[in-house]
Amino acid sequence: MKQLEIFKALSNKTRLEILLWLKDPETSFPDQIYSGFEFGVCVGQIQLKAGLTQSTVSEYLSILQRAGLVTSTRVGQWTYYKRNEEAFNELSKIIESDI
Amino acid sequence: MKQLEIFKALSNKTRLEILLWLKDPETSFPDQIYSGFEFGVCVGQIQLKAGLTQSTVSEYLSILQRAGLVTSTRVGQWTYYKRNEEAFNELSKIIESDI
DNA sequence: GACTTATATCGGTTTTTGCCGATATCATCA
DNA sequence: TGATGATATCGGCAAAAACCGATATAAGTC
Repeated sequence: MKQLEIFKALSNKTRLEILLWLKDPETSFPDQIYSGFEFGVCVGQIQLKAGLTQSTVSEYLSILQRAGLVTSTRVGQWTYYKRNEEAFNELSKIIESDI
Repeated sequence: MKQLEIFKALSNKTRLEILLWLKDPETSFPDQIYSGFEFGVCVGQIQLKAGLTQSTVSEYLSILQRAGLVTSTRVGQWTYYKRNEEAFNELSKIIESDI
């Protein structure tokens, strides 16, 4: 059940916050000066804002990714994460009809 | 955060199944002969189908109820649970705009 | 009131999740 | 190639969730 994995990923306060931040990265991460936001936001910026350790935030991001809610792009030494809006649209439909 | 409670309630295979069964109680619970389904399905029937203990199923149903996903009606010695479709509609909208 | 049936609640044990620090990997740059 | 910075992964501990059996409560029957 893919849905189960998605709901588990959404069952954590910090992970929900990360998803919200990624919704409007320009406002949520004004310190990410370089490179714009076409690839999303890098782990370090998210970690700063979350106030948890690097390892925890990295793990949370891969949980979100395995659930399909975000995608990642490696650029040099940085990994950028961004929301996968399609997944949210699908999820909304799943809830309307399949749950 | 109410959403968090909802997602936690949905983060369990059995609870997801129960919600699915309650979507079409006539088909899912053909043994509930008495009283029709206007109040939903009683705990005992759900327990039988879930194959878990009575206490576990009772707890699961109250988790779903606290999250607002089902409502309960006591009729005599039985407690009937049914889906709260409005909650699912709201959740679908929350995912479209608030997550 | 004593007995039965349906459900809820209370302790427990095991598994999973939420974090952490330490270490490994990967890319960059001198 | 050696040092540095960014991220991933690994091992652990504490808290929460997933169950269970036993017991309590509520309703119905005699």
